[in-house]
Amino acid sequence: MSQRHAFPSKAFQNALLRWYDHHARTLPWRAVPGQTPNPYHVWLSEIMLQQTTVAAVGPYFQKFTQIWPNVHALAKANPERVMKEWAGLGYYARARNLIACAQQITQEYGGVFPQEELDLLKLRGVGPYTAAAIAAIAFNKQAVVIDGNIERVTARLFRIQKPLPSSKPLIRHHAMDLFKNIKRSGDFAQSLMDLGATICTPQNPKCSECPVKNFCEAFEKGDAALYPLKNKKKKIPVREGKVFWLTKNKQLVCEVREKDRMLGGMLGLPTTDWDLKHDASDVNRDAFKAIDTGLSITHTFSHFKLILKIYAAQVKVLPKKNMKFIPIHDILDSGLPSLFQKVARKMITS
DNA sequence: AAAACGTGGGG
DNA sequence: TCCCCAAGTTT
Repeated sequence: MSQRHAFPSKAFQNALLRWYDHHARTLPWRAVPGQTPNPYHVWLSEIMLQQTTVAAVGPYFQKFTQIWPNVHALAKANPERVMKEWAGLGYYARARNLIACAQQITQEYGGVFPQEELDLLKLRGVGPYTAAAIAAIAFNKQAVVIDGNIERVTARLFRIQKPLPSSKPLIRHHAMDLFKNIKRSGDFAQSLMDLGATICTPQNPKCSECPVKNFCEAFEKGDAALYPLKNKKKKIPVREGKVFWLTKNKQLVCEVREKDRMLGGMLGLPTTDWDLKHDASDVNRDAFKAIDTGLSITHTFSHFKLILKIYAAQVKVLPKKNMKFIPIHDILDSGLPSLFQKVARKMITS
């Protein structure tokens, strides 16, 4: 019985760090070599980057750091303003948690970020990945950082035959080998993520350019693109509802959505509930006696697709307490989430 | 522990 | 149009 020899961590780490020293991406939140990372920038960028692309985050990071240059400023911020500035980035619980976390840091830590992974893990919106990432990147603490990139890189390096998500424990086991005794913890974590983003990509990985191809079992077999194996996703259902374009002169009725609803805490337009689409039409109650405009929008969320039929009416007063008038002229700049931005754009341009 | 939670871009 | 994906967390 022969066991596979231990993974050559040191040689792997050196090869990857050598590559990183030459090819690291320049990112707005990333400290330049030799400069001390700004924990606020690291934290803010990590929250924004959760399930989001680097390209999408760029402008939001610039805007947030300009308006709120540090945690203290963010902790004191008007929450509605924060939600407005987050509009369009998605996963709005992140913005609600961002505010809560900033307040946690000012109240429980005197405005100074904790450096230990286990303390970071207690912060709102900071889970296992983000706690490890902040500990490593902001404070150069040894931490095993595992995001989607590093899962993919690891699955290929070890040619893992079990599909995600059930392979996560095995991937973690191998990732711990990669990070063993790492000194430049933050650089190493970022080098793995940069590798995943630019070379070891989900499709068409550029294996010939890979600085660690000689450590990679999938490269050896020539089938890196097959990994990580994944279970098939189920199809998402279609739901349908009505959205109301209620005007008074040049003003539009908007509402701040309840925090426990979809798009919670965000500005929106009044809608019915969003029910599963049936053939038997019109399960929805029309609360506002509004007229069918014949217009509609569709929007795909992560777990369902929504068809929203647009109904219009003129009103004299605000229908409910949580509602307010916004000048139609300003509505496209009011911080609507994309779903409602589509409705407003359609109504204004048609 | 599976499902909820957004969005935009690419193939 | 459809599917996949992008620095995950919370319940």
